[in-house]
Amino acid sequence: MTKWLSADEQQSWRSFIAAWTLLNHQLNDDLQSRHGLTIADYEILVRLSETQCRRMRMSELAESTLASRSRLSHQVGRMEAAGLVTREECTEDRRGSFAVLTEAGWQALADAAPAHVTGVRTHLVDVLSKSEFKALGDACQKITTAISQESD
Amino acid sequence: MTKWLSADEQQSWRSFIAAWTLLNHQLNDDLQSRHGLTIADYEILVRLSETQCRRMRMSELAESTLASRSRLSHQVGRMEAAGLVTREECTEDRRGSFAVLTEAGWQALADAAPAHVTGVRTHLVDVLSKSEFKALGDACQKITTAISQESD
DNA sequence: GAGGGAAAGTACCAATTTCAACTAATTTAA
DNA sequence: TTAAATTAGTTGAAATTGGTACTTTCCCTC
Repeated sequence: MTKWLSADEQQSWRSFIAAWTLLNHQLNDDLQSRHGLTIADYEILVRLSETQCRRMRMSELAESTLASRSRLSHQVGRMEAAGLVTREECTEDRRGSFAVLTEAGWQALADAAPAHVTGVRTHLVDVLSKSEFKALGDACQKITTAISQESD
Repeated sequence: MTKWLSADEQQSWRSFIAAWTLLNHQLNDDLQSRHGLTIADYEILVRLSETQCRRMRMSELAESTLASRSRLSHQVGRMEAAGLVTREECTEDRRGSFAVLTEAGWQALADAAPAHVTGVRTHLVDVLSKSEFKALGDACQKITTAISQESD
């Protein structure tokens, strides 16, 4: 017999969906209107900027951004067309290729980051107390861990 | 001067993104493979099933599912083609129309609901303690409230 | 060192989503 | 009462996404 969700559980679950949806839209629209970047672009720029050589293997980047290979390939293609990244072939493994941050990509990130981070604070971090935010993070961490383990 | 995110904050934020992304994928894949429905389909079926007459105005449905009007229109079009809903015109306001649950739509929901709810439990509710889950819900509630108010 | 399987990445196609323009009906206000 | 502004909803084209098949290279085992 199915154990249905209680009204409270239902409410929590819907809040979770709503929070993510609204937050994502809000941040995306901000980023898009002020800097012409999508969140997906931004996430990739961040990942690349965090590496030593401003480059990352395509598959690593896909895994890190939770995108399918196909999606990432399209995404990087668009960003390449926009001049934000380049592709370089990988000499150690000739099947592979790197996505490399261009100077323009680095600049775009530098330009966009302050407003984006401020947005994350305004809409998320500052809306919650420190402990509430931590609780949110911890819960989400558990969820991701559970799902990841399970699909092994 | 921008106040950057601390490592902990960064981590919480990324966990939030990851949790939603993974959960959404997981539930969607389950629903799709077992019942041929997407989460979007399911959400609409639920909303309609919760009303008195199994019908809802398009705009109300759009608002309730946080979808754009256009997206909802396409979505309902697809569901109509699949026989899950019908459109009926609204006599009080002749611009408007209702999405109405068909018997097949009701059945599809009845068929899919147990597995879906179980999935929500398995991947979300049961992974957390009662208080953790409540904390997640409360935090998300605050986030949605904050964003909604602001765009007034 | 040859063959078979796995991995990296892309390309193509179908499905979904977005954007902007559009029609038609309603409301407002002069 | 009628013209302008709003609102409901749809449409079609363009952009994004997802699935799968394909190519190339690597790894493993014999």
